[in-house]
Amino acid sequence: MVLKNEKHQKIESFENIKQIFIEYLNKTNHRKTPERFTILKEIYDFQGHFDIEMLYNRMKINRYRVSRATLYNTMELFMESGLVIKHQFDKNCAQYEKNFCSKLHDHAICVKCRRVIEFHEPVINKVEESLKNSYGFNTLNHSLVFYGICEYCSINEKAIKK
Amino acid sequence: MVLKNEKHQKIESFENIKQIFIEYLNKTNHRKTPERFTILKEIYDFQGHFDIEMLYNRMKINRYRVSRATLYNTMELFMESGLVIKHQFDKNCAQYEKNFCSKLHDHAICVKCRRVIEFHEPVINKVEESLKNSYGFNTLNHSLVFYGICEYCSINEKAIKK
DNA sequence: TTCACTGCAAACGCTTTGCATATGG
DNA sequence: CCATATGCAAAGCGTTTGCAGTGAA
Repeated sequence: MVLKNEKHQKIESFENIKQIFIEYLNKTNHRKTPERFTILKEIYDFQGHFDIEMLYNRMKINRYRVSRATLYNTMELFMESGLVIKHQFDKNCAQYEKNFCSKLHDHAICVKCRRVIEFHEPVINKVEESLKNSYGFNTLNHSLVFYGICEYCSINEKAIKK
Repeated sequence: MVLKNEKHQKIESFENIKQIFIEYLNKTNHRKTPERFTILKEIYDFQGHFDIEMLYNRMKINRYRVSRATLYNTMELFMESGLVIKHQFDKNCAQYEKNFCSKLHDHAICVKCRRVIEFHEPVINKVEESLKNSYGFNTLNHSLVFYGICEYCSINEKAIKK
């Protein structure tokens, strides 16, 4: 298993990311509005997963007013251009994640504290191959989420029991 | 990879399932109401995944009136007793699945026709072990979903292209 | 100029909640 | 008898939609 370590990630510059988005907008005949680029910059600067409300509040704090509707619309564009991935970990808990580094990865979520561990597990590719061979199923993407108790919470549990 | 073939599944009798549920209700001091057993029977007889609305309608057709609230409450009990698993494939698309055969399994969903393939992939247990060893993460359960194009839809796609 | 985009608020749809009534233990 | 469970309807909440106004091309 490969730890997703920030130090080892290839960091793409904002200009590169912006260029990818511009190319997508051109190709699909969408307008290059200032809102779209401001939102892109905002999520570029933000670390980790986010949801719409979080993004809305951060932008308000930064004195940039966008409507929630625009945020939802823009996320759609980001997803279609491959810059953002959406996770529906639970109902009423849609999380977005920027996808600026190329490595796809999976998640382990602590059911107690909602902490998210990210990891990359190449063995999943073997499963993809099996699906192709056994069922003729062509995988586009996948979602692998483990639910359980993280290290910190299990230490706390033991402490409480004592 | 192991195909989840109905023919090879151990079919638990309703009485066995009911017994598991009764034991859970006893252990957790919940009442044995007629509604709970009627709902259990209904999902026992039903094949495949279901959502609350589907279950509500089926029961109405069968002349057994329960409120949606009771269905939601009862699903909670079924999940806690391990008889039902909840999948949040999308927002506004919570699917429940009975878990009467002991083998856990994963899903591949066709993004075109929404067909669901079920399979069992033991290699996931290795990933669980890695999570435990690398992060001290204790997995309770997991969700692995592949999104892609199924055999039938890719055959159709080729036919259309010709 | 024009039509896609934005902001706002209302609508939506699934789920949860509050409360009066019913009933298992 | 009374704490739990149920049914019903209202409320909640993230998301989508409709529409009037705005601005990119």
